[in-house]
Amino acid sequence: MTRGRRQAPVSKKISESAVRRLSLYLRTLEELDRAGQEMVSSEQLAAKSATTAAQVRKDLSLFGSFGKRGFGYTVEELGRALRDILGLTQPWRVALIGAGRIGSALFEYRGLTHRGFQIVAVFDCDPSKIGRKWGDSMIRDVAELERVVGDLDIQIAILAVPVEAVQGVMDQASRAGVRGVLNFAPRRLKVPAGVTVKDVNLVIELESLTFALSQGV
Amino acid sequence: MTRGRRQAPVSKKISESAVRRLSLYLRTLEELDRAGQEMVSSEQLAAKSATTAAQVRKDLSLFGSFGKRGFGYTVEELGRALRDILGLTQPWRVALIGAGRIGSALFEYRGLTHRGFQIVAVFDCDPSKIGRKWGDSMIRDVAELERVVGDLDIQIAILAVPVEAVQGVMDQASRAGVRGVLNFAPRRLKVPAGVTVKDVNLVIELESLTFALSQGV
DNA sequence: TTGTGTGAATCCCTTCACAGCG
DNA sequence: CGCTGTGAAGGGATTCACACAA
Repeated sequence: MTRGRRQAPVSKKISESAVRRLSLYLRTLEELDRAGQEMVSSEQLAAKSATTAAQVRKDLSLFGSFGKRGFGYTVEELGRALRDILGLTQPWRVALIGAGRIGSALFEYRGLTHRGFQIVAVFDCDPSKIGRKWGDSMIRDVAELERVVGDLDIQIAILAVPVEAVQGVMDQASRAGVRGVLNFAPRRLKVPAGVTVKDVNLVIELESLTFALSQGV
Repeated sequence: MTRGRRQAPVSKKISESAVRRLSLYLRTLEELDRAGQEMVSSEQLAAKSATTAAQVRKDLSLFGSFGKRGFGYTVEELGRALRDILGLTQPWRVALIGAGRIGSALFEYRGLTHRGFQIVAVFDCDPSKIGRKWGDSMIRDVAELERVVGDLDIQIAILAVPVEAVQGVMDQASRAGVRGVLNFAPRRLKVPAGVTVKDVNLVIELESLTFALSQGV
């Protein structure tokens, strides 16, 4: 009866790619839910998420059993389970560091708030920007980072600063107690154990695109 | 003497992850070059690119032999080889579709031009934006896409449009003859054979971050 | 001697195929 | 029956370890 609750306490190693697929499944489920669909098979979930039915079942089986044999999965139930697995039951408090073009685009991006990522503080080091209002909050001096992260209980930082500055900012952020980082600067960050970094690197994406295009010729 | 030229004409299948690492190696080499270093070992290249020496050698061996045994690789030479492999010897002509926040951030992003990605046209469908000047060029009506892509010989499109619009725009772009697409909208695109898509999905990155953070507890 | 290039071994992820449950 | 959940098989990718070239 109480099967399929949460991830196993004995942590098997879960691959990065499996987690990314879970995120895609969740997106698909949300779409189905909006469309009013109640049940979904691994077959259909796979088709809409660009993978295979076996892969879907295997991915889910890493965390429990969420389906009813002969019927499929309840859209709402599986959605809840995935949100639980991905750690999305709580809202996350995020610091945006860098109030330039990318920072601004991210700040305005509705998708983040909708999914429970609240940008509760914005930082920059440019005196001409510090003190300006963005939405409800004010752009703060990055020097205040360590204090503010503690005060506002911030867990995640988004680094949208120039590549020269990024390691320095990262060091401040990890000293401040940030545990997860989304890094937009094209440099591998050195971080202490216990801090997780994800890189978003447009040039890599474009270059893997041009590789594919040149191969095709 | 003429070893290690270009990728093998008989195309082995090269993994996506290998290509992404090549891109990282190139970034590291550029840094070393700026620092005036002339030779580099697989060991050092690996350390600076967050992988292993064996991985570096294996990756490179997919395309030829670029090193000198007992010494390592010539920074400049290997850089040239990687640029060649990744298809970066020619500049690429890019259309930016969507002149919103993300589009604007991308347009201003110096890293793209520096690496040979020239944004030669910007499109939007909002009449209040069409006709405005961005840099040298004017924001065009997305209805002109098919004509302009041909006229300007555009190979790559960056899609920075709302999720509802993206498949429609994608269809136009592929009809127009675009061969590669960088997609910022959180939806899997359906594309004809011969068109390559890379997705940039911030929510997936953040969710794989929160997964890691929740596991760590 | 040094550090590359590469077969062989290993590890991990995906796919298969079917037992088992609703 | 139908579709999930899962061991087993298969296929890639990474790591190992060493022959070999400079």
